Amino acid sequence: MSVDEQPLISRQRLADQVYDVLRGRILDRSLVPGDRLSVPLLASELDLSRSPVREAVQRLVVEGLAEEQLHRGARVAGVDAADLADVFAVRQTLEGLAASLAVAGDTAGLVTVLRASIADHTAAIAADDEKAILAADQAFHQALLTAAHNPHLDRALGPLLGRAQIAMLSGDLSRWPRKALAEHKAILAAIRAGDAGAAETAARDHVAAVLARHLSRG
Amino acid sequence: MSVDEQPLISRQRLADQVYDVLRGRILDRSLVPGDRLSVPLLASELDLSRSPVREAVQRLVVEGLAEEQLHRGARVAGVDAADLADVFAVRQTLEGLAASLAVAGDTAGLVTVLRASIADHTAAIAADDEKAILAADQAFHQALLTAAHNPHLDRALGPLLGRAQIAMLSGDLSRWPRKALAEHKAILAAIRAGDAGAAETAARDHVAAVLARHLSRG
DNA sequence: CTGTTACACATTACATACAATCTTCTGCTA
DNA sequence: TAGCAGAAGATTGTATGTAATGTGTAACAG
Repeated sequence: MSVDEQPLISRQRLADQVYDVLRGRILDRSLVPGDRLSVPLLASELDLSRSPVREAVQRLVVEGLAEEQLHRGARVAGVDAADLADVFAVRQTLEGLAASLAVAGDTAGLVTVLRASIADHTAAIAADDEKAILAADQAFHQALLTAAHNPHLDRALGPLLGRAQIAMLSGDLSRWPRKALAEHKAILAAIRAGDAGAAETAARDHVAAVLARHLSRG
Repeated sequence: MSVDEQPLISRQRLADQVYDVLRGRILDRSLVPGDRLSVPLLASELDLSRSPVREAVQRLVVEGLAEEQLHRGARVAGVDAADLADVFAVRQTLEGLAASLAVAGDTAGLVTVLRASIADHTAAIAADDEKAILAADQAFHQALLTAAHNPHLDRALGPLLGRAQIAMLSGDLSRWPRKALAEHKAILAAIRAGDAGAAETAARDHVAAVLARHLSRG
């Protein structure tokens, strides 16, 4: 038995590494909606051939983080108001499911992780560190998703979270972060109580509130 | 203004056509779980180069209809019992959302389409035509999804329906098709009544029942 | 000066070439 | 005969070549 179990799809390929780089640049706003994803340009910049770059860009397109037109290349996907509402409708549903499923799993381990995220979140708010706030927030949601132990949920929700983040980053990073923190605590409380229904409701409410805050003042 | 409005991503590319071919073969069981998706073999069979074939296979992998290992190629994804439960948990949630959203849209047009599907379904059952039953069933679900007018929901649910179909096709095609038909009618009734909550519940119940029937005798 | 057309350029989509890795078969050893 | 080493073959991953399509600019006509 090997010590370091590789995931089913190894991340050793150049195409996967390029994908990670591009996804990272989109999510940290090094690349913003509308920016071109020129295959030859990226290839020369990253000092490799066009094949893995093209493969990475295609994957972004399939996942919806980029949009392409025939013979005209791909651009970073924009998320307008209507899109955002659509994204959040699905996200709300799936994050509710994730919270509900998480209760059925190893609650003890999950609670530890969520508490750590909340502690980081609190510290980041105190330090007024927007990047840290965002990181703690994402860690919370990711922990919930992981704890659901449903790879299909993971696959469905992952790209949605990416698109949601693209949109959120267009506005202020952290609007009323204290409210998000309070909502996270409510989710945690429901999980600690072992109440799947309450966890689902709390998660759905949180997602709805995030959207409402984002829309509250363009 | 042009007459034939192309979708954003045109389907003219060879890679897209190959994707359609492969997806079709998987969903009609010309290719079954575990079958290798050999790029050079498919390329020679389809009489084109490996580039578009590779791109199509990669897309199937991203969408989860195929699984690959590094340097060992891709195979048609298998869906075991645990996977199936996971798929249906997500599918239930998303189809419920789709039904709920569909009520908000053009109900009149939707009702017409759903009625047509139900009529086809009824006729197919009378004729004991399993392929037609399956087609009518899929048309119903597809109409519901389309009527939700949420491209992100579409993108999330599409691959799930594919994986669900892979699994269902492993068993009998149509178990108690009359029950599925009755459940479809219940969903339609809720939509006609303009009751989003009832539509969501009916859709969720239907998905759960489909899974239960599939599992009821391996 | 404005609008159109033609041409040069860049990029995409596909084809092919090469290198690294895996599988499988063969033949040797114990 | 069973088991393993090793080479041959095939396939994947990456690089590069080529044809087709789209874009942008500049010259020219009105």
